Amino acid sequence: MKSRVKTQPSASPASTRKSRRAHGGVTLQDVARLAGVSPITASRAINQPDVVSEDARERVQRAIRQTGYTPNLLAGSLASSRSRLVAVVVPTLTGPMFMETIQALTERLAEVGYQVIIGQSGYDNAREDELLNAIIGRRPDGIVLTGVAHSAKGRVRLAGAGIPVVETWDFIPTPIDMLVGFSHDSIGPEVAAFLRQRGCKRVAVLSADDERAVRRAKSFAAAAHALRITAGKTANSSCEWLPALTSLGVGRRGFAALFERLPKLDGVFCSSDVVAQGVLAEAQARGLRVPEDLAVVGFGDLAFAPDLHPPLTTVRVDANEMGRIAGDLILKRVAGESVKTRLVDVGFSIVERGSA
Amino acid sequence: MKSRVKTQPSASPASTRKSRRAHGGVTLQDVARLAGVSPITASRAINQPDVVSEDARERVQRAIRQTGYTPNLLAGSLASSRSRLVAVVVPTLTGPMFMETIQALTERLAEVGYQVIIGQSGYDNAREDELLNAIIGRRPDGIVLTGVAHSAKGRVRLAGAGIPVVETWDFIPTPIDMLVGFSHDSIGPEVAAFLRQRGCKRVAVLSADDERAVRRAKSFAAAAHALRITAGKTANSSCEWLPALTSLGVGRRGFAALFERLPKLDGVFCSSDVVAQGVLAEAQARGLRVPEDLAVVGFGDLAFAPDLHPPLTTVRVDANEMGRIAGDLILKRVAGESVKTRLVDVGFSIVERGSA
DNA sequence: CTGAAAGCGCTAACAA
DNA sequence: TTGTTAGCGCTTTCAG
Repeated sequence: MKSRVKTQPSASPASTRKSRRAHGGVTLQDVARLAGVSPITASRAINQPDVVSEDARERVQRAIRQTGYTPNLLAGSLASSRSRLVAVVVPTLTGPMFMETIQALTERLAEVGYQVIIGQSGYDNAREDELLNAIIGRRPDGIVLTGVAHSAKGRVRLAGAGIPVVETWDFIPTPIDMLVGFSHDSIGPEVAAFLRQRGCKRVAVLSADDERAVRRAKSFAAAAHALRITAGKTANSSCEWLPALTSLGVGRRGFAALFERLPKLDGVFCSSDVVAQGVLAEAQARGLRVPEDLAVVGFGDLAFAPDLHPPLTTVRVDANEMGRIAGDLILKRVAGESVKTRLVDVGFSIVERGSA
Repeated sequence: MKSRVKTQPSASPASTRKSRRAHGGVTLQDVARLAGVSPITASRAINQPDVVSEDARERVQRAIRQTGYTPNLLAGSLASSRSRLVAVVVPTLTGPMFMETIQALTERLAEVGYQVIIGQSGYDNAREDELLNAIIGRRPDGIVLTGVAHSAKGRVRLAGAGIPVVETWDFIPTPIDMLVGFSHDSIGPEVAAFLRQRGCKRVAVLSADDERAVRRAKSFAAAAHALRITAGKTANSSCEWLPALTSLGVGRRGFAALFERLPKLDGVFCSSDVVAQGVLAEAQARGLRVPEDLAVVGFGDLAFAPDLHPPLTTVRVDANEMGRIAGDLILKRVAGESVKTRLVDVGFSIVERGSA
């Protein structure tokens, strides 16, 4: 009582009626037919080679070569509910901060045939819902956020999607799912203590105004104030804010403004190495000696930091490792292994060089 | 004579046998049922809202809200042969050169609900086939290459996949499909002429050894030699090569080596602004005045270029526009419009600042 | 404007 | 080790 005859697919006029096939694509069916096996055997020969006979495997491989077949991962993903896709959400591609993490993530995932799709959220929390929709719609096997999710709605949506989520570049006690990062709030106090130990009496912070940078800056200013080494009267007045997309020039002009305001300044914590580079340039232009007159500490330990003049003292975070671990966590989850440590603190360290 | 009864989907024990449904996902069926319409009407309410009645549209939207439905784009892509995915192949994510292009591409595509997947090819042409397989397997609606494809096999594979391809960041007369870029070979002569006009008598080039940088460098050295303004005796000896992943420090040490070898040097063309930054640093350390003793020209016009000391004279290419145009080209193709200009030369320009 | 039927190309489940 | 069957969730085709 079969309704459709599937064998004998040779051009029977009756079956020619409806074909939605994309332009001449070779399908697994074609390969199987050519190899003289069933489609599922061909499928297994590709995806689980050790489960089919050597004979079958070779015939399938030959057929693949002959036809130039490329498996349709869309179809495979739909059938198996595994897309081998991981989505990464980043505020912006511009800026070197997250690049290393994405690079490491991409490489780790590529090892096992996974790919990365990217979504840009922007720093302004807008469109975020739309972006999440587009991402969840692809049914990725994992989602990596650079930074923690902001909106409550977004968090609920992510939590409810049944997709492993790794938040990175931050540390909070209750992530949506998993987390690999470090505490921005802990960095400020350590840098403040470091600068005091270096003999600074009047420090300030020059920071981008994106959320995480602000937390580093504020924790720094508060700690410095508690240590009574702020250049301004209050913690707040010892902060100078920069628009989120910083550059050398922005840092430079920002320091100029800061220095005009607090000329007795003898130490500055910058929200990034790029900003610090600007500070170094402006300090030099103003005849300030670093570190004698002014101690400078950056953040990020970017590639150029050791080569600046003087070499930049900075806060190092292991962007690479965060990406790799994020990939590991997701892959473990996908493999069904229970992840016992859902929170990974990769920490940070102050790299002492010449500038402070 | 129907073989399967599809109506009455209420829990009939017989139909419980096989369910491969992923964990409790809401499907379009569920939404349609709740809205009291057929699945196809629900589909249209989502994708072609103006083709259904206002009544139906609203009921579907309400059902979507109630259920938290997110369309499965995997299934949609498979059925429609349109994945709304564009793949971009980049040598490496590290390095700011291509980022702006990818950023612009991503933004342009996001406007129309497309997403970008990234593949890293590495500079060594290895694994390229594997990568192409992974990409083509996703059936993206377009592929953007940063740089032209290298291997003949890869070119054939791309050409045969029936997917719009845009090569970028280069200019060749016979691209696989479409191209938006500029001629690296034309840059060298222009920079050489520029430096001669600036009074340089003995110039050299400090370049990364990746393919496109090499072409800029060689065309520069050849032109300079023809103008009789090379620092070395030959065009070749006026080139200093750096490993492809450059940094400020690499540039700096590279210039030191170059200067040791050719101490009479009075002008240098760098393969990137980053390298140029290193040259500026090393020149300063050696007491060379820029531009009086040494003219320096960079490439890329990165964000920091105008803020260096002195401001960097550099070759500007519109990375942003390349990304936007690449997106436009693909979208046009996808829409079935014939693209008349398959080759777009965005050109380049020399931005004169203080360093040369 | 709406719907029934029939796949898109692949793999999970079950059986042999 | 191999095959049969029945979907995965959506959209196209064709017909109201």
